[in-house]
Amino acid sequence: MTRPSNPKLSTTAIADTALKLVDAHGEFTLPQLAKELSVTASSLYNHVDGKAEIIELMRGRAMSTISLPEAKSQDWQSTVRAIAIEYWRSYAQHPRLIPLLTSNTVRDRTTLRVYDALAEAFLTGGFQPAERLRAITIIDSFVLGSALDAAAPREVWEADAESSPAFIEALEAGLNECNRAESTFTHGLTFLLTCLAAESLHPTSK
Amino acid sequence: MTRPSNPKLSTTAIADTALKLVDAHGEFTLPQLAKELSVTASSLYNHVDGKAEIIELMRGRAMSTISLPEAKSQDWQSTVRAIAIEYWRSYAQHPRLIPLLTSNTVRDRTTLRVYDALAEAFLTGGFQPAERLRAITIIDSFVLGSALDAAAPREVWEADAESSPAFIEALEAGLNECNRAESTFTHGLTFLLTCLAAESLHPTSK
DNA sequence: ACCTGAACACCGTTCAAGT
DNA sequence: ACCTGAACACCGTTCAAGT
Repeated sequence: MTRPSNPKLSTTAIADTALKLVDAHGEFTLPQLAKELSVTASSLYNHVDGKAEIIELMRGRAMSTISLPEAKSQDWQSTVRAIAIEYWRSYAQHPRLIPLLTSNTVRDRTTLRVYDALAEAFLTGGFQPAERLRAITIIDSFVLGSALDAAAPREVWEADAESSPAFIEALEAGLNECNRAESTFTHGLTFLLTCLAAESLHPTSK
Repeated sequence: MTRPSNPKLSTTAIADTALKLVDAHGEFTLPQLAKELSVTASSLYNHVDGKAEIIELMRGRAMSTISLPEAKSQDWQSTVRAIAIEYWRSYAQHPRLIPLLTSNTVRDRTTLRVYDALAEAFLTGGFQPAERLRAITIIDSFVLGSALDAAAPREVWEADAESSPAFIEALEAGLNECNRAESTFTHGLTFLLTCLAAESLHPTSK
């Protein structure tokens, strides 16, 4: 195997290094990124359109580890559940990336496959197009919101002197639990799936 | 009433003007903001610690219109529902602000009052501290995720040539519906409240 | 107490020049 | 085809100076 004359830069190398920076510092800078790649900032523009595209590439990398379940092997609710959990975990693995993603429309194919899979599963569940979109949106919103919750610096909320006892007591009870974020997410997901399953039994007349 | 010698700048004036800029352009800049206030960028530092604080001030302004319901006048589920909808609407009124808020811990008193009220309502519902925090987190995650969904430029997802028919069909059916975002949110909220209500009937032994 | 203007270090992006 | 180095317009923040 002859080694091709060194490319030294590639979109995936750029995305992975940027992701490493975001994981470490919560943000990244073109000069910073270039330095990490032993290159000059302007070199990046040979492979990428600008900073915005790098962010989209990071989304693709973060979602690349998702393995979509075989639809045939189980009921549609289990399929939706498996997809949602995979999706949530991909976000949660790079919590500090999430705020960077929330401004852009999703164009990344790897991510769009998640929505294809959700749509297929709800179709199997008998959801008509409008109800299908609603179901997808509800799951998507909850996944993203829960992932953002998991992303929060250390605590999402900083209770102050005026906070109510009912709130402070709850914070103290829960915040040191180790897998709080994931168990809270799966708990809420179960809620949503239970009700979606009940809904799928009706004739869905608008 | 003697008019005090012109202050010309104040934290609320700064926040409101910044909010206007974000509503219009999705972002704001210190020089931009200063110009809008007929002032120099460095003047802002007499009232504010920096850009980050201005963002927190905007959160406070956006949430200032929330009116929390009287807890006594109804059951706890209706209270939670009313709070969640008020909270969601405050976000939805300034969709382009949301991405700017997702990086920071919440310290704003106006916003924290929302969590106090939620905590009180769930306490009334019989939720023990750990379950109370979980319930608050689930509602909060769904509100934020749904608000982000409503914030997306025009469409959250950009289907491409490879998208599945099941997904495309759903998109076409739903995207032109006028109040899709809010009705989807309230629908999912009903799901969550239904299950939370059922949960509150159990003795919650962990 | 509040505002200005100059200054600083830094950012994203472009482009002619090299190989 | 890919990388460099200089350049540009712009950003957030600081600070001495004015009133």
